[in-house]
Amino acid sequence: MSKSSSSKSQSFPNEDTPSCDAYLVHLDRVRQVQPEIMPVEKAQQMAEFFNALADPNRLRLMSALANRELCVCDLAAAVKVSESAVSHQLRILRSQRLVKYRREGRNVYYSLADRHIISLYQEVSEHLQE
Amino acid sequence: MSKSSSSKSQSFPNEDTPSCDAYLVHLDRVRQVQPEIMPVEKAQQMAEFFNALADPNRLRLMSALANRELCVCDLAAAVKVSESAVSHQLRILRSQRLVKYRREGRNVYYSLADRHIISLYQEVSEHLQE
DNA sequence: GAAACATCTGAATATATCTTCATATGTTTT
DNA sequence: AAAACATATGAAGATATATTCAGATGTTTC
Repeated sequence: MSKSSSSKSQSFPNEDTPSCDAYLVHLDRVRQVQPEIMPVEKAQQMAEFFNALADPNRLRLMSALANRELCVCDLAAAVKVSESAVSHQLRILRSQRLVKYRREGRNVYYSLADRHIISLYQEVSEHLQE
Repeated sequence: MSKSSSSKSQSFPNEDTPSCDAYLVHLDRVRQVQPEIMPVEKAQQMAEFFNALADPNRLRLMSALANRELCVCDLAAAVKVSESAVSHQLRILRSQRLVKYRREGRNVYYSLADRHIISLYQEVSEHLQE
C-alpha cells in the first residue's frame, strides 16, 4: 500500500521532469501547506486503521458485535463465512483495537472495543445517506 | 474484496462440515443477532468509503486540503507524488464525495467536500492516540 | 488553429489482501 | 492422557489496488 519515497520528479530543484514543476507550481502555496500535511508515519498508521474497516465482512462482523458479545463460531454462522475466515478477520480488527475478547471455556467471546466506534459508524452512515 | 456466497458450510441444515455447526452453534444467539447485521449491500458501500481513506497518500492529500484549496499540480508537489498518481487518487476521493473541485482556467482546484470529514478525522485521531 | 499547459485515463506491472485448506494451539471431557 | 472441540495461524492461489508510462481531453495563448 504505497511505497513512499524513491521516484524521480519528487524533490524540487530538479532535472528533467516535464510538466508543471519547480517555478511553474504555486510555490508559495505549496510551502504554506507543506508543514501542515500529515507526516507519512501517522498517515500510514491511520490508513491501517481505515483499512481494517474497509471490508464488507469485517463491517458485518462489527455490526453483529454492536448488538451483543459473540463467539467466533456464532459470528461465522451469523455472517455466513467460514470460521477460519472469521478468525483471520478478527485478527485484523483486534490489531486496530476495534474489538476486544475474552476466553470462556473453549469459546472466545468477542465484543466491540468501545462505544466510540459506534459514533464513528453513525457519522459515516450519515455521510453515505446524502 | 470478499466474494459473498458460494462455499460449503454456509447454510445451516448442512452436510459434512466438521467443526462447530448446526446445533452446536448457539442458534438462539445467532437468530437474535442476524436481523441486526448490516446488509451486504450497505456493508459493501461503507467498505468502499473506508477504503478510500485507507491509503497514506490519500490521507496526506486530504490533510493538505484541510488547510486550503489546491490544484493537482500543487498537491503533487506538496505530497511529493507524481501528478498522474495524484489524479488517480483524487478520482477515488471524488467517487466517495470526500473532495470537491472546481475548474479555473487550466487548473482544477480541489478542496474537502465538507467539514464533516474533519470531525471524522479527529475522532479517529483520538482512537489512535490511546 | 497550432502549440503549450494542466489534468485525466487506460493498460501494464508490482504489491497487497482475502479466502481456503491443512495444521497447530489451547480447552474440556472421558 | 486421549479424544473431541473451538479457535488461531501459515502457505498458496485468486483478486484487488497503486504506481508508472503513454497517450487522450480540455484550456489558454499566440
